[in-house]
Amino acid sequence: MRLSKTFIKTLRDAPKDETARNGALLVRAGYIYKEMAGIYDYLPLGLRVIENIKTIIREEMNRIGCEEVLLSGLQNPEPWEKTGRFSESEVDIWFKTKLASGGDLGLAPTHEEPITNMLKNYVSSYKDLPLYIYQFQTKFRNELRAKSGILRGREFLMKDLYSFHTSEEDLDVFYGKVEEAYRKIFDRLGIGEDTFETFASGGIFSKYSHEFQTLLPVGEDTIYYNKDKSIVLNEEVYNDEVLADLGVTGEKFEKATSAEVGNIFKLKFKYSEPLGLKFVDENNTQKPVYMGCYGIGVSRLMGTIAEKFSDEKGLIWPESVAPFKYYLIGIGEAGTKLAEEIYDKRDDVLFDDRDVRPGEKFGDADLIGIPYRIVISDKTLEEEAIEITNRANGETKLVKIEEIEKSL
RNA sequence: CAGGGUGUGGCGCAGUUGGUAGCGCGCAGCGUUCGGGACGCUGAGGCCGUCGGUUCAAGUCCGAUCACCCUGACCA
Repeated sequence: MRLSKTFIKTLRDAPKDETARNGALLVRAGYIYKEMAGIYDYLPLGLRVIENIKTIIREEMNRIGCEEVLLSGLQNPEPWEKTGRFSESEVDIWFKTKLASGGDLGLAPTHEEPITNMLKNYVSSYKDLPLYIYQFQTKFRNELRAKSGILRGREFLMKDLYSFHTSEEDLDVFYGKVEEAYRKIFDRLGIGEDTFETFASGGIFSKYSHEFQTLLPVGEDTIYYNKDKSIVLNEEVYNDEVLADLGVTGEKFEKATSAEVGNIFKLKFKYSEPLGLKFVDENNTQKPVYMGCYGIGVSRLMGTIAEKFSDEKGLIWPESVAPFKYYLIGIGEAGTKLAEEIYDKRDDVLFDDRDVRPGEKFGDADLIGIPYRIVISDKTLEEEAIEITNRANGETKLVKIEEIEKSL
């Protein structure tokens, strides 16, 4: 991508309505555009980050045998009425509208009902199970108060996986596989060390659910962890009873603020029963399907990573999610010429070919936060080299021109 | 939803006792500059969130409404 050709522009000052660090930096650096509170557009750079996050999640989901689909965001009220969740008193964040014919229509805040309902057409025998089905979908939630940049939006991108089983044991085994896959995902995203699987309140059919919480000062959750962080609890279940339940006594717990980047939940029959998703077993006996659901907030992850990896100059993307690997700057005639040659051969380069002074390019390189900055100028060409600077630690090295191919 | 705050060119802001809207950045042209957001000159761009009212006259006063920000409540 050439900066001279793209429509995006960086901003010297953040818009005053964008006060959260992630939102301010992402807007200033041209990754996102704010339409309204909690409603954002993803621009070329931002979309690349989103796609990189999706790719990592997709790879780990596929590795444990999941199938990707794409359900509609428009919701027929009928299945939701069967579970009671179309009512405002049960789910108060619905965006609702009407069909031209007059009937009610909802914008999906989540997808348990439609996927369960849909599968009734495809599942009838134990031979059809298990199934692991996921999607990346836009969710709509009419939050009373959207805030914190893209950490809490009214429209956001989520990966939601639903699993369908013939037995609780099978559900438990798969649940464990998802836990493992999630750890890999957060590791690959660069936030593994600060992301903890956390006990949270369960619901009707299980005592606990699990959340994946990333330490983050602007997060909305409060967690408690023990000394080696082997046990982490959401504040909502941090009490003597639960601690006893987990066999913890007398241990001191630290308190921290975090953002929920994922959650996994054993639903069991919560949706299969009211919606009538059943199968027959080997003995021709009809039984409800055991279900689990597993979410990861894709856009929230982007905000979390932006928030975590940044300094006073701008963003510092981990290589795995960065929109490009290199930010390329050519200074002077010879430097620009070699920069053009390098750019022509690669697709992981953001080329700052604008007709502006070097200082502005350096400033934008820092702001946009691409992992490595390549500078080619008369100064480096004297050494027959290009200069590569690491955005994260500022380290600079010279790479000889003949070694470019194998060094980049 | 409660409390507090804010809406003025693309962005950040100023605008006094009501009297034909200014500044910085950015943008266009010319020139000098060119490894950390340079400078000079010229210029384009806004009926001041919206609707209504008071007045000879409203960015400014009054009412309503919409949106945005912060704190709290809420968050399968």
